[in-house]
Amino acid sequence: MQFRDTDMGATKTDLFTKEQNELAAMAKAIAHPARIAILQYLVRKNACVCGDLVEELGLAQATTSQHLKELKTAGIIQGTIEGVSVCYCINPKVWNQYHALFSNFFKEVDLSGGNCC
Amino acid sequence: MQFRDTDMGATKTDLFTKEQNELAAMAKAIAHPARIAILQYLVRKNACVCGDLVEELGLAQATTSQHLKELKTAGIIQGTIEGVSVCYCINPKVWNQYHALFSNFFKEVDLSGGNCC
DNA sequence: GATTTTGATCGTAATATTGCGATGCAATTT
DNA sequence: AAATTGCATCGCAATATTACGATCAAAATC
Repeated sequence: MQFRDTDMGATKTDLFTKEQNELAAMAKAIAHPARIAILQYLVRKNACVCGDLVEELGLAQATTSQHLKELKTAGIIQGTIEGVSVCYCINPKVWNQYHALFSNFFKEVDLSGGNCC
Repeated sequence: MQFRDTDMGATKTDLFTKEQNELAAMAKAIAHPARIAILQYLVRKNACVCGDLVEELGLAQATTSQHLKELKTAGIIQGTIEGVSVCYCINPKVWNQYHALFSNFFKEVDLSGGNCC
């Protein structure tokens, strides 16, 4: 006989705390060089439309749009319809939350006490 | 006619800078709740063996070992053979690098100048 | 030396992510 | 109104990740 997990290959989120799942989701949002590049570009330029990013990144329009969607879903950017195009920018509130939560996670580890085996 | 990219579905790392790829790789290393949980446990306990984590996480031994391997590959933890078991702990040097790089990436965004559309 | 313990690795199954062409849709322009 | 522009979404192909049972290898114990 054989137990077959219905969701094999999927992350077992139920084993972890809300905080762990959320921090992992935040990390996943920026776990792609294109999304890092988008965020850096937005920080530098303050705002831009999707077409700018297609040029800047060198990815297809569909792919770029998809990465934008993921960042938007994560809440770290926002987009507003600007006539025929869409203007994207950082959501500063969420951005600063990311800063705070990652900083907190990576708080100093004390080396005193020769921490390792 | 049809162009068929030989590496469809794979990340186009060549389009991005070394820094962008590295930061994305770092984010990916912690982009799973099990790996977050492992790191938190290690910070709390200072060190542990793989078996402890299998109990703690509730994942299969093979899965736990795989996550440990990813963290080890990323450099953020290290493992030393301790008789019949393996003792894992945070690599404080790399840990602090993560802290520094993420902190730097999420530096304050200035809201002055009503940055969005 | 056989057994046990511990963890890595292999093989496999399933879901998730990445990427792109094609298409659709809404606003603007002609 | 027709054409164009800008972007989202669909559908597909391919790679990547997650998860686990089974097996293997090394050290400790019997």
